[in-house]
This record gives sequence, C-alpha cells and structure tokens, in this order.
Amino acid sequence: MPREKKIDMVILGLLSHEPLTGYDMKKRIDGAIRFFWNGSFGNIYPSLKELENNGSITRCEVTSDGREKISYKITASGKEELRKWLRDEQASNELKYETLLKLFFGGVEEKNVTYHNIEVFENKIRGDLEMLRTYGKVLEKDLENEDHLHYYLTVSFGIDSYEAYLKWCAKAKKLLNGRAQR
Amino acid sequence: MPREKKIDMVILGLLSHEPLTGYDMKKRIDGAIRFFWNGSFGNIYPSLKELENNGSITRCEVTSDGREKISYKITASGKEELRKWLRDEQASNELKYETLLKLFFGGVEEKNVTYHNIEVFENKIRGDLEMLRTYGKVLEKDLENEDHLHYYLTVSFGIDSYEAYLKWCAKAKKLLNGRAQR
DNA sequence: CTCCTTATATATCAACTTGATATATCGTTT
DNA sequence: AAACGATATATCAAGTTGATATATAAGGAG
Repeated sequence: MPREKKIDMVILGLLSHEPLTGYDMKKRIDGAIRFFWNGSFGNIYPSLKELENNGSITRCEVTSDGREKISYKITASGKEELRKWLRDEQASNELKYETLLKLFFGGVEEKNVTYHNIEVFENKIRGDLEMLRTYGKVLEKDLENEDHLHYYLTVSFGIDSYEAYLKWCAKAKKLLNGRAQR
Repeated sequence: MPREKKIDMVILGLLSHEPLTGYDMKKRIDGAIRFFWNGSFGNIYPSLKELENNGSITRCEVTSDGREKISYKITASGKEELRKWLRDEQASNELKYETLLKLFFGGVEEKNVTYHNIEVFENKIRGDLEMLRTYGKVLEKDLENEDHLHYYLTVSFGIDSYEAYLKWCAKAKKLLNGRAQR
C-alpha cells in the first residue's frame, strides 16, 4: 500500500509552482485552497521531513541567521509522484456540514432554533461568496494563463455552489416558517 | 473544555428517534446522513461506552443468546445534551473535495487528465443526485410530519447543490476544451 | 445435510487530521 | 525600550477513518 497522506499532494502541488517554506505553504492553503481542502502545521512539517527523505523534495535555501528558515523545491521524482496522483481517477469527495447535522436532528428543538442555525450559515456563506466573486473577477481577465484557468475553475465551483446554498437557505427558511411557529 | 466528539451528537440524535444498536446506527449513517456527515465503528462503539458512563444513554435491551446485541436508548440528560448542541450556533462546515484539489494542481498534467477527472466526478454526482431525488419525492408527500420536514430539508440541500455541481461540470469541461487540447 | 456466502454484531488499531500550544526571532509602532 | 503582531519551526492530545479481527445467524446451492 503506497503512502496515503493527501497533504503530501498539497505540498507537491504547491511546490510545482514555486519554492516555499512550510510556513508559506500554510498561508497558501489558508488562502484559496481552504475552500475545498485543509492543512495544518501539524501535518505540513512532518510531511516535509518524510518527503525530503523520499527524495520528492529538497531544501533549496536555508537561512540560519537567527531565525531558521527552510525553503523546499520539488524534485523530478516528486513531480512524477504528483502527476501519478493526478492521473489516478479515484478521489474522495466529502462534505462535513455540522449545520446540516443540526438541521437533520432539529426536530427535538423548537423551529426557531433551526431557523436561526440556517441564518448563521447563510451569513457565513454570503461573506465567503463575496470574497470568491472578487477572486473570480480578477482571474477571469486572464484565462489564457494555464494556472489562472485551473484556479478559476475551483473558484467558479465555489461561487456556483454557494449561490445554490443561498437559494436553498431562502427556501428552507420559508418552509420552516410555513409551519406553526413553536 | 467540554467533550467535542461530534459522533456523540450523531448517536444522541439517532437515539432521540428510536432505540438502536451500534450496528444499526452505522446503517443509518450510511443511509441518508453520509451525504453530509460520516461515522465508523471505530468511533461509534467507543463513544457508546463513554455516553453510557456519562449517563447520556442507557442499555435498554441486551440479548446474549449466542450473538451479543446491545440496544441503547437516550436519557433525559442525553436529550438535554443534544438540545444544548442544537442551540449552539457554532458549526463547522467544511468541504474536502479531492477532485477540486486535483483540478487546482492540474496544470502540471495534460488538459485531458483534468477533463477526465471532472467527468468521473460528474458521473458520481449524477448517480447520487438521482438517489436524492427519489428520497425527496417520497418525503415531499408528508412535510407536515416534523421529522420528514427536517429530513427533506437536508435532502433538498443535496439536490440543489448537486444540480449546481452538474452545471459547473458542463461549464468547466467547455472551458477546458476551449483551450488547445493537450 | 453440509458447505458457502452474506448479513449481523461488537471491538480494536494504525494512520491521518486538527487545532492548540510552545519556542524564538523579526519588524513596526507607541 | 516595551509591546505587539507577523514570521518560522515543532510537537501533541484528541478526534476521525478505514481496515481488520472475531463470532454468530440466515439463506441458498449442491
């Protein structure tokens, strides 16, 4: 059984564009990637060591003037590892929405509790959607750029699904209000 | 800091409807809940023991004729624990879509690889959407039933977002094909 | 009637992820 | 010079996942 850590692929993917430190990777993940994947120092740093031992990445710059700083770059074998993963059509896609869980079990509480939970969700989505639209507008201008195109497609996925979420929120709130309140 | 295990809430939520064994719970989760939450024997059984020690649930039927079988029911304090969680507006909602990750880093491979990955995703969604629509049609007939209403809302969320996914798939494939193939 | 397969049922574990915390330096502001 | 936030690496407890182990029951095939 080969290595299964998905964070490895995130790291290799990021390094396929430019050399980065672990800290930088975390920032990239917290930027655009966070909408569909996650990462933490707790798995980035251990993974960096393993990938280095594997020969998938190498240190390309180390500054030890006071604060330690280690930049990594991807190797040829690392790039092949990344490509192999991309060509593997298997992919786990899963949602983990506590809001829906609360909705599903909402029957033991009053309707306004569920109603409120939906509103909180709605506001969060509204904010994120605005952000995604801003990203999208910038990227749209240069889709000829390969990287922009791929980036744009993920942003566009977010926009489309968040818009669907908001429509659903309105519908759900209406359905909840249609019944006798409390 | 109180207990944070979300599986506890799934168990309490399920038991708020009817007594169940751990095995039954897993089946329920694999049915409708799997679209927005997950659970495994690996966290169900340990959680059952802890919830029993807490007094949140009690055994209500144990058969030891050969095969052991333990049914649990929720207690008053367990129900209050569930309600408290429902009233807490904090909720973590996160997507973990490997397909989008592969799309994001797809630039290092040929376009048809990304195209194929989207098609695999599309087919999976199409199948799940059909299933959700079947669920939805049954539930729609009796939304006066409180439990059906909550169940229906989660199914409806799935339908709406999956429809948005499919539209996005078509758009994404077109955009990828618009560029020079390979 | 026995063998085989599948479903029922509980239990456990290694591997992975998460979010918090620890430690220390650097840059900017007060 | 003190305070604060950003940079940077590292580690850990707690939770989740998917697989595996163990054993019984039920149903059908030969």
